[in-house]
Amino acid sequence: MRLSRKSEYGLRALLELTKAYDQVALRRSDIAEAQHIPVGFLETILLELKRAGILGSRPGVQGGYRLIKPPEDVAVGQVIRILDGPLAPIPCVSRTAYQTCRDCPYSEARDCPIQNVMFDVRNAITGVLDGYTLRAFYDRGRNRRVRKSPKRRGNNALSRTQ
Amino acid sequence: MRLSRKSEYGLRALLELTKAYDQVALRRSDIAEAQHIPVGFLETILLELKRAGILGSRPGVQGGYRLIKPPEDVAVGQVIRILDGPLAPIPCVSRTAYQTCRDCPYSEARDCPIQNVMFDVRNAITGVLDGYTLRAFYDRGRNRRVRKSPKRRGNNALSRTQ
DNA sequence: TAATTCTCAATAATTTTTCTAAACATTATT
DNA sequence: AATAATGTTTAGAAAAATTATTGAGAATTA
Repeated sequence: MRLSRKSEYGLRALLELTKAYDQVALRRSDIAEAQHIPVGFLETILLELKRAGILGSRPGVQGGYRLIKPPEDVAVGQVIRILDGPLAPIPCVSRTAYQTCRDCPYSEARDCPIQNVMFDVRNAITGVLDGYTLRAFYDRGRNRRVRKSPKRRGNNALSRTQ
Repeated sequence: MRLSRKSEYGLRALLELTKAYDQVALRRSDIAEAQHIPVGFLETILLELKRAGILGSRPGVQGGYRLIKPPEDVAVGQVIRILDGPLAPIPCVSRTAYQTCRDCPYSEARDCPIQNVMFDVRNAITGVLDGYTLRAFYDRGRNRRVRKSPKRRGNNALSRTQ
């Protein structure tokens, strides 16, 4: 039940990129230094986030990575899924990456106790992580969740404070 | 965020042992066969559960392992902690095995965003797993939680049905 | 063109997980 | 007491996953 280093690094990198959102691009080396992340490993992480459509990048002087989605629209859960795969404790309760169990004696019976518990666990985890946006993450705002019907105005109100 | 094979095997073994609770001892080989678990690996698992005080055992004919605590009194979360360690996604939010972060830039600042999210995740996970008893697990009773003030009578009502 | 920075693929290093083996200890039965 | 059936213990092998590094290449800007 552990968060991988990869996801932790990815989230810490996104903290920097959220801070710089709408302002400047950050070089890998900047992020690596600010967050104490091995620069080579960070690179593979940033590229995965780029391929997933969360980051944009540009080579050369003044180049670097930047967040291309509003921090309000990216959930921590989404980031972890990109970097580490499904949040579900076991594949047979994953919504995003369901897989049937191989050798489970209950796989036929359609009533597996493990599946029952882990189903609840998966919901508990996604309940937290899919409702926790990068904005809330960066603002340290615990308990801030995305609204179902987003009647938000002045999204970027905070993006200038730093 | 994954449940290890070890914990899965352990829980499946406990399913058999809950079924046999108050009745017979089960040999490793019986459990292994019933649940398709490599017998050698199962052995180490059963021994860890024994050392933790959940199982008892006896060598010889008619010997084997048995559950020595009432299934009502053992939580799935406890089992996973024994076999896999803390449920917390990162050590710095663990109640049962707290550890300070090594290289986290926020470790001094006393206000780490990762810690904030993962604190919520840990609570979500333990909320489910520490309230899910082996009895509920075996009975397939989802949503059955332990009562805070246990005014239970006829605990073993079900132990004879099988 | 040159400097800077991202891109990509391969793979090395490390750690964790999963599993096996073998010698030994205990219990009940005869 | 001997025997057979089990659990106990330690060590470690095998496999898989995680964490990182390397080096050659491509895009951008000045």
